[in-house]
Formats: sequence, C-alpha cells, structure tokens
Amino acid sequence: MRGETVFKKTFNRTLEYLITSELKRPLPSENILTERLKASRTTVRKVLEELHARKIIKGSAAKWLVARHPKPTDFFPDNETVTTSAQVEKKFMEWMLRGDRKAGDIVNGLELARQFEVSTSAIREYLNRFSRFGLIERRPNSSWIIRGFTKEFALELFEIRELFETRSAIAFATQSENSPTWQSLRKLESEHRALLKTISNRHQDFSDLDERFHRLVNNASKNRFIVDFYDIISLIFHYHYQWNKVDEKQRNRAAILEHLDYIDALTSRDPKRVVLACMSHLNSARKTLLASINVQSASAADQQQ
Amino acid sequence: MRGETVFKKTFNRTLEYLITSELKRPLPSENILTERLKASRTTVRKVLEELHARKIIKGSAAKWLVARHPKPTDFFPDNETVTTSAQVEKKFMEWMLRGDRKAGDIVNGLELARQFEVSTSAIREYLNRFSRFGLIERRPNSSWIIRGFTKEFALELFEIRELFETRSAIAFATQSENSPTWQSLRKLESEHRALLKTISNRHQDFSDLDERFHRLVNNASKNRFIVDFYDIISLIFHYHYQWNKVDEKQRNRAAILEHLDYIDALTSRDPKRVVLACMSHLNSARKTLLASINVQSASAADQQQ
DNA sequence: ATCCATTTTTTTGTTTATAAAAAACAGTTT
DNA sequence: AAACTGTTTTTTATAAACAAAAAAATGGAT
Repeated sequence: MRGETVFKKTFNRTLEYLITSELKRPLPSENILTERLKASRTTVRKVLEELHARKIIKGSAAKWLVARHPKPTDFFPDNETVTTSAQVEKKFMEWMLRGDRKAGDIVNGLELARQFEVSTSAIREYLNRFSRFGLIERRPNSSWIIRGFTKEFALELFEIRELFETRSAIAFATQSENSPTWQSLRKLESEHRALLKTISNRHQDFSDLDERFHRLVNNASKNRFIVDFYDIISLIFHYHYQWNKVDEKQRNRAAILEHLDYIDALTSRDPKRVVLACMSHLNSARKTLLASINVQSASAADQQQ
Repeated sequence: MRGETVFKKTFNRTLEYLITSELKRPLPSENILTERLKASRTTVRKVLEELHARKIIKGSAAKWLVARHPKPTDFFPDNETVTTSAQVEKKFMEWMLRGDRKAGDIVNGLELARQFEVSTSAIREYLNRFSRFGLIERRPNSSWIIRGFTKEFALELFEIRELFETRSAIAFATQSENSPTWQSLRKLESEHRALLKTISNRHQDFSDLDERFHRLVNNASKNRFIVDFYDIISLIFHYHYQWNKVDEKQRNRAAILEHLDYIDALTSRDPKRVVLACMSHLNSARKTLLASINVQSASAADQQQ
C-alpha cells in the first residue's frame, strides 16, 4: 500500500554518489551508507540488492565493488520519488492559491481525493496539518471551510511576522559575540554578495537564500512558536512566488540589497538600526506579496470567464 | 465503524429538553429541532424514531406528542457520548502532561493505540492536529518525538502570549466606542463580580470565565494567528490545572481581582494603563504555571519510583 | 569486545471498507 | 409558496488491512 518513494529516492541518491566514485572500488559499509544516504539500513540493503541485480555493483554483500558507472536511464523518474503527502501539498496549494477560492467556500475531501488521485485519508491528513496555516477551518462532523487567501490574510500574516522578526532580530544582535551564528551570518553575507553579481543567471537561488537568512534570524529567538511560524511564510512564499515572475529579477536585487543592509545592522549590534533595517525590509516584502495577490486574483478571475 | 456518539449526544440533549416540556404537547418540526439540537436532520429523525420506539413520544412524524417524561435511566451514559477524537485528546493530554515525558522521548503510535484502545488512525489524526501546539515534532518516515512540557515550553508560550495579548489589549482599548465588544466586556465584568462573591462555592467556573475574557481581548486583534494561538493556552490550562488544586481558591480570587483591574484599564482606554494591567496579570499567570510545572514534575518523579 | 551482515520484529504510510451523519432532492401538506 | 416529512445521495469519521520502511535482535567474523 505504501509507495516505494523512500526506496527510489535513496536509490537515485546512491547512483548520484556512484557517478563520482572510482570503478572497482569497494563500497562503504552498510552502516556508513545508512548515515550518508539518510535512510534506514533496511532501505539501503534493498538499494544494494537492486544495484546488484542491475549489475551496477558486483561481488557480494561483504565487499561490493563498483562494476560500472550509472547511466541517466538507471535513475527512477523524479515523479516516482515524491511521497503522497508531498504530492498532496503541491496539488492542494495549486488548487488553493491558483483556483481563486473564496472565503466561505467548502472543501470537499472526497472530490479532492478524486481530483488529486489519492485516497481520502491522504487528504484528511493533509488538511489537518494544513489547518494551522490559517487558510482553512474545520467544522466538526462536517467539511472544511476556506478562509481565503486574501489581502486580509497577507496583512495578518505580516503583522505576526513583523512582531516575531523584530524581536528575533534584536535577540540576534544581542547574542554573545562568540556565538556560532555570527559565522553563519558572515557566510550568508558573502553568498548574498556572490548572488548579487551573478543575479542575471540564477535569480532562482534567491528564494533559497532568503529562507535561510530569515530562518537564521528567527532561530535566534529560541522560541519554538516563532521558529515554527516561519513554516507558514515559507510555504506561502514558495508556492505563491512560483507564479509571479513579473519583475522578479528587480525584486530580488532590491531584496538582496535590503538583506545586506539588514546584515550590516545586525553586525553593528545597535538595536535601533536593527529594528529599522528589519522593518524596512519586511515592509517591502509585504508590498510585494500584496501586489502579487492582486495580480493572482485578477488572473484567476480571467480564467473563470 | 463510526461510533454513534453524535446520535447519543443528541438523544440525551433531546431528553433534557423533554423534561421541561408539557405532556401531550406536540414537538416542534424536524427543521426547528435540527437547529435547536445542533445536529443534522438525519440524526434528529433517528432520535425521534428511538424516542418513539421507547414510547417516550407517541403519534406519527406529522405530529409527535410527548407521552411521558424521560427517566434518568433513559439517558445514554456520558462516556458513550464522547467522540473518539475527544477521548484521544483527553487520554493523550494525561499521558503527555502527567506521564513525565521528557524531551527526546519517542511517541509510539501503535502502543498509544493499544493503550488508549482506539485505532492507529485515530492516534495519527490526533498527533497531526496536536503537532501545532509545539509539544511534539515529526521526523519524516519515522515516529513523533516529544519536545517536552518543560519550564522552557512555558516560558516560550508566555513570551508569545504577552506579545499577542498586549497588542490585542491595545487594539481592544482603541476600538470605536460603539463596538459591541464593550457590552460583552461589561457583561463579563459583572460576571466577575458575581463570581467573586460566591467564589467559595463554585471556583470551578473561573476557568470558563477566564477563557471567555481572554478570548474576547484577543479577538480584538482581528488577527487569525493571534486568535488561534489562544487554543494552545486554552488546552494547556484546561488539562494542566485539572491536577493542580493547591491554593486554587486563592489563586482564582487573585486572578479575578487582576481581571477586574484589567477590565478597568481597558475601559479607561488609556494604552499605558492597559499594557500595565495586562502585563501584571500575565506575569502572575506565568508564575502560577511555572510553579505548577514544578509540582507536577515532582509528583511524576514520585510515581516513577 | 567490536564491528558488520543477516534475520526477525515492530512500526509507519497509505489505501480500502463501512457505518454514521450531513446534505440534497422530491414530493405533500398547510 | 412556504414549510413540512420521506427518501436518496454524498460526505465524513473510524477501523482495518497491508506493504514499505525502520528498528531491534541475532549471529558471525575480525
């Protein structure tokens, strides 16, 4: 019943590893592979068996040898390596954010299950977890109801975000000087500068960097509720910005500059400067999101016609 | 598969209603009963059928008449009227808060299912929903892990609570004068005064009043994240204080007085006074919780020996 | 004794099944 | 036509089944 996504993902990851390894070289022990591949030994063993069956490795369990380098066709296709829950998340977020769902609309679990081609339990499980993001609400013994991805939602989200992040930023700035986070900050700073130079080629990467930076700041709060709250931001940004490519390059450039200013302020350890830089960055982030919501609801309205 | 808890609960509620109604009086229509009993018409009809079978009502669907008053034995026992999920919540909270779970302990879904005598799906569903409260955490493809109901948890909880509630309280105080919430506040005030007089008899009710008061304040924020956050507070307080009866009377008396002061401050609409009253109340609430955690972990340690 | 491979046991992820409850539909009566 | 009851269809809550994956126990070699 359970899919084989973990196995396939681990298999692909192993192939990745074998590409760079020398032929006829013995593989590391199962225990070591387990750690490297981040799966259980049971799965690793299954992967090794499969590799043997496909003659990518030879010998016996005691000492596997690399027989040949893997070919692109050896890999399992990407879509077979995503878990049901990840699929549901992706499909649900599309359905939710692109489908122009209005506040008060009802979520029909059965219909979603049919539409997404997964079981109703997968939907139920997802909705239960998703409810904490404040976009849906449950009525007991009845269906879920949509609260709407609206301007109000974005404003409420950012109200909390500001509250949390200014507090975190101050906590960050007042950390002991020999906290390892300062080093992480410096590393992020240089990544920002690097990205600024090559922005034209890979402005994709900004999203990643953005998340890592803000998470670093928020983690300084040492408060699980603040840290966890970033999951919501992260999810919304991840899915929402995928479809809003307008001015992306410019937006990202501006954001990087703001981040650098923010990093400077943190390094100065001056609370006033920190709050200022933080607020000013979050303000423009909010503007971007709000603009983006307008664009989205307009295009959704178009599609409906 | 599904239990009949909704039916039984509705049945009991209907009996409650029939106690006060006159004999030989026709019952309201199904639609009206549906609204009053807060269940679907399907359930209401099933209840009516059962009442007829037991000869508590007579006649036909067109016009049911009260045949006799219900006896205490007619009621379904209380434990049959709680849904599985409510049962799981209760049992899980006991297990969690009284069992002296330590950070890093692993939650075994299968074992919990056996222990609580429910299916694993019920456990899964609950854990998923419960995860937002920050007491447990999921590791993918593996079990849930406990983050611990510790001093740290309480402090983190209260950090957010203060952040949220001071903001809400200010929003409350700066509401338009003709907002209906002012009336709710006045009503709560008089309930507080009433409770203060009879505190000796029913200091149970304080918990209820406390929740209603704080929810009213938090709702003024008009922010779903703030409003929803109160669910955590509410859950923790509900279960945690059930077992900490030491000095309860005194504590509640003090809290009522603080509430009254807080209400006064709100009524004055002076932000400074509001913040002061709010903070001072939350400070003592935190102290109470922290003291209570110490007591609990001490007694849990005793039990272990 | 320590490390590693094999085997066995346990636990989790997902689907499927089914009764309870809700909702929709269709006539009837007032 | 509004409000009611009878009937049918949908949807949800929960359990149960089962394969995948993880974890633990076992045994063997260095």
